Amino acid sequence: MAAKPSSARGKQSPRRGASVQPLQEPRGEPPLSLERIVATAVELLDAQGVDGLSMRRLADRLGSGAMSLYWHVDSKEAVFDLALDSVLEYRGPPRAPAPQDWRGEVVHMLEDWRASMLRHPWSASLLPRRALGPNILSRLELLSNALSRAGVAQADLNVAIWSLWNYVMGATITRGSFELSDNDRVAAQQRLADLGERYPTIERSHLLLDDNWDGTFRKGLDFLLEGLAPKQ
Amino acid sequence: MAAKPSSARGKQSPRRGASVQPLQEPRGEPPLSLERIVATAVELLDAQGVDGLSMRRLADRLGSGAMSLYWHVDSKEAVFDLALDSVLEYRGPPRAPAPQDWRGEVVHMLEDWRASMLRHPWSASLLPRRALGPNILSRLELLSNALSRAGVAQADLNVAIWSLWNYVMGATITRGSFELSDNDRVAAQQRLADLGERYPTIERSHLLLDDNWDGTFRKGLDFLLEGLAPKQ
DNA sequence: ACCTGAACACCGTTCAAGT
DNA sequence: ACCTGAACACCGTTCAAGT
Repeated sequence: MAAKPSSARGKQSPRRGASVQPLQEPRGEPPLSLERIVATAVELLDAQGVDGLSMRRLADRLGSGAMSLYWHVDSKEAVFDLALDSVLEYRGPPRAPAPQDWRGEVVHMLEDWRASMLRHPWSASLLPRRALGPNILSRLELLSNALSRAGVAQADLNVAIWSLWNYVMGATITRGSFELSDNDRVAAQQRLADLGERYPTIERSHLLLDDNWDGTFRKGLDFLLEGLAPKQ
Repeated sequence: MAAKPSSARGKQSPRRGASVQPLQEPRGEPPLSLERIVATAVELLDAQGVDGLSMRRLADRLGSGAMSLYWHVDSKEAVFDLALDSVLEYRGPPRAPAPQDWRGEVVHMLEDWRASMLRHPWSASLLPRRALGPNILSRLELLSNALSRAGVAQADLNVAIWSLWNYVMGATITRGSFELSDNDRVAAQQRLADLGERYPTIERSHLLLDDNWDGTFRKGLDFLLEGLAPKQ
């Protein structure tokens, strides 16, 4: 993730006069590279959000001129695509799963997927707009495979996969967005109470205050899986 | 939606010299108003997408200076909020539903919700970032109500509501985004085929070519509802 | 092959004025 | 009360050059 230590710097660049303090250069920036650009873009996105990523700021962080980026990268869009994909790799469950435990496998992968996106809150809302990077495809393949083993009919397979996709994406985008505004949520629930009888049911169940996101995600996922492949 | 016909124009504005063609003024713009701003913003968003809405362009369409908008509206963000809410009203099913038909009621509302957002493709991805306008709250209230009648336990009610929310939002955001790039989807499926054995299952089921969006949405919704409130 | 600065055509918003 | 233009501090990207 962090920039690589040192070594390279344009081969024989004349290095104008070995100065008095050769240790700790002002900034020993390694040369630009796709890798470094993507890693830094992820850092910047994590720190400042989608609106915080500008080509000029990214170049600043990399210690280069803004236009230098365009030699490595087609456009700002491409930076988004690359940053997104770099964040969605799946390494699988800690131990090889029992082959009949399709449910555990699916739940683990989906919770990991969600967790990866929440670690990089800009990623979830970007994904549906682009999708289809190799890391996502692997996850879908895993899903498809597990659901087949679960006995989902071939004709229902795509429906089942998209349902899970929808559920995960909806949950994660929502959570990533709401999180930023905890105060707002309390304020909203208060407004609900003030409005009194217009929304009696959701006011009573404190829908907007419910902040057990992880538990809610898991329970809802169980319901959905139950609908897709009933236990009996 | 369109600008109102005529009448007003700053009362006694001197109207420099009643010219030769008094019919069909250059543009008989009515004065600015929140209503007109919001309606025009929706038009502009429909036509140009989220990135197409700028305060300057919006002002142009309204025949005013860019800064005039700020008298009626706090910021560009506020314009988004208002445009979004204006697009999400629910008028209910065509006929009063049988009170025991909670499922029909839920399905109708959710399909209408999805359809409203697809009519304005910018709206779905905006909603999770803001949520909580009165029109959305009404829809959640309806959901809560129907699910109670369906026999969902009080303790599961919020989970059930958020599950449906997640499903609808995920489905609609995904569809709204993929739609723009039909060619890409075919290309992606082709790439899948080329990659051959890396993704055998989803390649075989033509996951990425499936374009029966409405049917898939409906079937998946049925699975989810079955999980939330089993028929027996 | 890799990097650069100047320039273009845009942004949202502050401010001090105008009517 | 309502609208305005100039100005500020930004954008992404094209282009013609530099090494």
